[in-house]
Amino acid sequence: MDLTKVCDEILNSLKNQHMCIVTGECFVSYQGRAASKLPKGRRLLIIKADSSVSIHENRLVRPTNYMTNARTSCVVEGDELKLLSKNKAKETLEIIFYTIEDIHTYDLPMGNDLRLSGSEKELNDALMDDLSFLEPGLKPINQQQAFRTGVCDIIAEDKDGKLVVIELKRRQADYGAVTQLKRYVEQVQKLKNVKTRGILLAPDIRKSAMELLQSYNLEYYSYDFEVGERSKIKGIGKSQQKLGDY
Amino acid sequence: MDLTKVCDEILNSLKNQHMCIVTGECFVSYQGRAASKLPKGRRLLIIKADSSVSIHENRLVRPTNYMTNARTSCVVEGDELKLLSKNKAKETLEIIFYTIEDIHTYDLPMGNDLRLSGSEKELNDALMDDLSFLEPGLKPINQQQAFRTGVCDIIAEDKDGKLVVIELKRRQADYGAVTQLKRYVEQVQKLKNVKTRGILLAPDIRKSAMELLQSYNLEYYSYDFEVGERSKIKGIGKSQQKLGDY
DNA sequence: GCTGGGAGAGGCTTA
DNA sequence: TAAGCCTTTCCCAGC
Repeated sequence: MDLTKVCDEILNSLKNQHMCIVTGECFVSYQGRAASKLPKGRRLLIIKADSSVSIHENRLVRPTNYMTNARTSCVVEGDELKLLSKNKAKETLEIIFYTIEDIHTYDLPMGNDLRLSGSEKELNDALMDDLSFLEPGLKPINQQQAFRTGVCDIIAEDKDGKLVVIELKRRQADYGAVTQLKRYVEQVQKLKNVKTRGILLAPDIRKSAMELLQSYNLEYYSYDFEVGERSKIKGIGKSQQKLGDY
Repeated sequence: MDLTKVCDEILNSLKNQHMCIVTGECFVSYQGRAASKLPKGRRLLIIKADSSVSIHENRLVRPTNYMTNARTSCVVEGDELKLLSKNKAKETLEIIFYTIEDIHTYDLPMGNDLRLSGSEKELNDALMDDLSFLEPGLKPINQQQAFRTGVCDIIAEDKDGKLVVIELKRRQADYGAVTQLKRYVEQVQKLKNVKTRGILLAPDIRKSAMELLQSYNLEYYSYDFEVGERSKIKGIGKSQQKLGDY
């Protein structure tokens, strides 16, 4: 194909925020936080309206190479088409096409239309509606309370008036979840100067994370949830049941 | 476009492990670990040789919807084209096309050709070659020692014969890096029953992570590295310099 | 081949 | 701009 025409089509696409896809034999080189090279090979290039650039091989969902928030130039040099993308961090992605097999431009909207259900935030809201099934007398005080070192999911008060920090996870809890809860509990304790409980609520927990949690004297409850238009917490299991499994 | 022809092209593409891209107006619905809907809109579909399916909007590197290791069927129903992908976890991704604007099939290799440099592993190797510039008399004992709760980057012995656990990060260290190091130090201490030092080595560290590290009596050194065919550690900064900045 | 565990990077949100 | 954190993750080691 005529490289000059291809080059013009890419530049127009960039200017007009169209989606542009190019197929052909290319070499890719990335220099930045890491460095990588893709030897000469036939691949797919996608340029999008937000000036993100991706190189796809014929496998996997994620692109092999990519750059976001890039400024991209495109020039013909001899019988090669050179694309050079740079971002603010001075990283560079260079794509050299030796042959172009196909190019297409699509004027697609930039819309961000995904409606997601079952996110942690949604489960959090469901939980705030009624904490009592977690433990009788448990009352929510505050949701998404910001601390200096993060945002705590829920703060509640138990039937004895003791403060309870609740960290909710939508998947198996790991070390990170436990240390996160630990930090929040410590901060609340320091701030309010009262002994505070910490509850980790997750569908499952890794064995070693469970051990860490116990060593910190934190509590764990498992739960089931159902995703739908409005996701729901289906049931709570005692951490003791979980412990028995080990 | 003729939906039956499009359907055949997609089915052929799936059978022959070609890459297939389709543009058109579609509705997408996903049910699985989470649930999501994409209302009617014009988007790009990519089907790859590993039977991964992705829906791209005209923004971002990552697809809006996707499924890997999917079995995908494709049928025409009235004036709609329906793709249904399922994976082993019984998740489903349904894509309904109302209009097809464009379809292309490319016989691209499935190759996995990326050559990456500057990975944490590579820096780890570079560091193992010579630890003395970190601190005189520091000698590596064991690399990537597997613990039950993770892989510790490097264990060394300082000039006084004290054990040193070194955790290497290739980007800014956060809470996770600090708590990770803390766990390793505690494990080594318990295992060998000797007082053990912990050193975090990263290009940068978040202020609050630094405070946590100090409260644990761990040490931090910053470093510069250069990525290339064989990545190199360029220089080490004392944590004290870093502290002075705050 | 499947699974459990750990580590990580894009993208979003708030300060 | 920076920090925190969530995620339809990804990879690897072990079985």
